[in-house]
Amino acid sequence: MPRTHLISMKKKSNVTIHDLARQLGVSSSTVSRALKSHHSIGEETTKAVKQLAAELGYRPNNLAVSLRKQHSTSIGVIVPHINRPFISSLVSGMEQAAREAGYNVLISQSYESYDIEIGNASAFFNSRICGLLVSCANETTQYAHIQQFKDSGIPVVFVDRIPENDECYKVMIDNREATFKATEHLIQQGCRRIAHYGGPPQQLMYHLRRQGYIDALAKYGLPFDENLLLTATKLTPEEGFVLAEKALSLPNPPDGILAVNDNTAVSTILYAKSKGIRIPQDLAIIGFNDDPVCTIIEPNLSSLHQPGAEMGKMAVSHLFKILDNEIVDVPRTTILSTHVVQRESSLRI
Amino acid sequence: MPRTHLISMKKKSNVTIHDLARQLGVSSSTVSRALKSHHSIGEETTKAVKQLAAELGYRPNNLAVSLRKQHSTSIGVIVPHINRPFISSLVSGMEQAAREAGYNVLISQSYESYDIEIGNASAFFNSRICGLLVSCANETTQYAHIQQFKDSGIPVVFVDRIPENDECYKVMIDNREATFKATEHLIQQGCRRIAHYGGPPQQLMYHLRRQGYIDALAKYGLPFDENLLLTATKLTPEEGFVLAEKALSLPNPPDGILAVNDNTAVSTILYAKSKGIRIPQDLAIIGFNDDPVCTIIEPNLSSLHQPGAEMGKMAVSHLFKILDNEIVDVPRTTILSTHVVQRESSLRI
DNA sequence: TTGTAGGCGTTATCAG
DNA sequence: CTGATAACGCCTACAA
Repeated sequence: MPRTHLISMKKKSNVTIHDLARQLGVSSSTVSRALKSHHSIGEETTKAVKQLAAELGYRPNNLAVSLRKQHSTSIGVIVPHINRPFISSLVSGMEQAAREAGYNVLISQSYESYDIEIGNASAFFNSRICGLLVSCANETTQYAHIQQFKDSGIPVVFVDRIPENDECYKVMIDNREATFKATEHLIQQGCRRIAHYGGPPQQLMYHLRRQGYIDALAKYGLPFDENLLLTATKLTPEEGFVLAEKALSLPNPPDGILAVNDNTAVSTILYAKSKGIRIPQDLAIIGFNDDPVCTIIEPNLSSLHQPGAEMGKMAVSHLFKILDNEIVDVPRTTILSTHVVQRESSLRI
Repeated sequence: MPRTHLISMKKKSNVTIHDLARQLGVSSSTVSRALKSHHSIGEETTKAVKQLAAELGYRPNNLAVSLRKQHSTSIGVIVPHINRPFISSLVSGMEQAAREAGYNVLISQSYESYDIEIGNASAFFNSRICGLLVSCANETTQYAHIQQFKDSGIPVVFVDRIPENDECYKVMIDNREATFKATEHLIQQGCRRIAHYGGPPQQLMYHLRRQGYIDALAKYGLPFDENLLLTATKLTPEEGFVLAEKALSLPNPPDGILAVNDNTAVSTILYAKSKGIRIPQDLAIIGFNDDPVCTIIEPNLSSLHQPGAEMGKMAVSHLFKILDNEIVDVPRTTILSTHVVQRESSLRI
C-alpha cells in the first residue's frame, strides 16, 4: 500500500520550500534564502538545496511571492482592439520589454467602450497589477477608473490615446505636428483643396490632428473650407468608402486628402480608382499609421509612420523607472518622432 | 484626533476584509461571507458590510484568493508573434471569451524560438496560470515544457500550430483538406503546373498542407514535380519575392501557385506584375489565411479563410469545460471549417 | 447566524 | 550561518 504511493513518482509539482526543507533537515527560511543564493547561506547548503529543488521539480509560487512582497510582476495593458496593425505592434513591443525584465503582461480590449474599459481596469486592479499601460477607448473622457491606480501608488502610463491632463505619464507622438507635416507635404505636391477625414473629436489625438491640418493650411495661406473637414467615427474601411463618396461628390471636390488612418485612405484610393479618378494626378492621398497595407495598395499609399513597437517598449521602460523610484528620469510626456513616408499616392512632382 | 482620521478620507486602497471587520465589530469571516452574499449571513449584516466596503473602496485581492483557493483565474497564451493578422485575431477572440468569464489573459510571444517558448512557459507556470493556450513556435518539436502543465493538472489546449500527439487537446483547421481544396480550385481554373510554397516542414501544419497539395494533384492525375515544391522558412514578404523569383524563373514555370500564407502570395503577385506576367491569365495565385490585405492587393487575392477569433474563443471554451470537469464534452481534436475565398487572382473562367 | 483557527507559499525580521 | 515566527489577504472547516 505505501508501495503504490512511492511508485506514483510522477513529479507532482506542488513542491514547496517546506518540502525541500523537510527532506534536507533544514528550515524553510534557509531554503528560501539558498534558492536565491543569499550570501549568508553556506556554499554546501546552497548547493544541496538547489540540487534537490531541481530534482523534485520545485517551482516558486509567484502568487505567494507577490502576496508576501506586496508587489506583483504583472503589467496590465488596456487597448481598444488587439487586431489592428498599429496596436498589435504596440502590444508586441510592450510584451517584449516586459518579458525581458521578467514581468508578465495582462492584456485586455476595451472595444472603444468606456464601460468595458472600466470593467477591465477593475479586473486588473483586483489582480494587483504592478503597473498599467492604457491606450484609451474613443468613448473615454473621464478617468476615475484610472485614478484608482494612482491613488494606490500603482503607476500608469498612457500610450497613444491619452487624456487631456498634464499630470499623467504619456508616451505618444506629436499629433499636431504629424498632420501638419502630412498636410504640408500635400501642399508641396501642389494640392490646393485638401480634405481631411478626422476621427472622433472628443479624443484629444484626433483633435490635435485636425489642428495640425488647419495650421498647415493657414501657414500656406490656403482657405479653410468646412465642407472639406469630414468626421469619421469608426475609422473602418467601410466608413472610408462613405467618406470618399462624400468628399469626391462635393460640388467643388478636393485635390488632396489627408486621412486620419490608413483604412480610410485605402478605401478612398479604391473608390477613386473605381470612379476613374487618377491618383495622385487628380487626387493626392496620404494616410496615417504606415500599416503594412501601404506598400501593397496601388498606388502605394503615402503615410505617417509612427513607431508602434518602440512606443510600447518606451512605455514599459518608463513604468519600470517609476517603479524603481527613478522618477526624475521620466518625463511626463514623451514624444516619439514620426515621419512622412512618401509613396506614389501623393507624389505628383 | 479621530477627526483627522476621518478627514484623511483619501480612500487608500489597501482596505482588507479585516479593516471592514474591525470597523463593523464583526469577524473577518463574516465579512468574507457577506461580501459574496452567503446565505448564512443576516440580511442586515450583509448590507452593512457591502455598504462599508463600497465606502472605503474595498477591493478583493485576487492574489490572496488564488493562493488560498489553489486556483488562479489567469489563462496563459503563447503565440509566435502577436502582430500578425491571423494571430492577433486569434488572441483577440481568446481575450474576449476569457474576460467575459472573468478570467485574465497573460500573453507571451515565442518569436518562433523553442528556447523562448520554454522560458515563457516556465514564467507562466510560476505564475500559476489555471490553463494554457499555445500556438507552437516553428522550431518546437519537443513538448516537455508543456508536459509540466499536464502533470500538474493544468489543462493545455493547442491552437492552430499543434504537436503530433493524439493525447492532447487541439483546436485547428483541417490543413490537409484546406490546401486540397485550394489546389483543387486552381486545377478547376485550368492550372496544370501548380507550384506550392510550403512552410517549415517540421511543423505538422505545414506538412499537412503539403500533403493536401500532393493529394489534390494525384486526384486529378497531375504529375508531382519536385521543382514546383518550394520551401519557405520565415514566410515573410521578403521571402515571398525570393520564392516568386525562384518559381517563375524555372525552365518550365508554373501556371498556378498555392502559397502557404498571404504574405508570400502577395509578394508573388507584385513580383509577377513587375515582370509583366498576367494574373490570373498567365499565373493563378491563391494564398492562405485570408488576411485583410487580400481585398486590397490588385488583383484581389484568393485565399483560404480560417476563422481566427472563433478558434480563440473555442479554445477558451474548451479550457473552461476541462476546468469544470466537463471533459466528456471536449473532443481531443476540434476542427473548424475553412473555405476557399475565390477572388480575381485565381479566377480564370 | 457568527466566530475561531489554521493554512495557502513565501519572505522579512529578529534572534541565536 | 541558520532557525523560529509572523505576516501578506483570504477562505473554510469546525465550533459555538
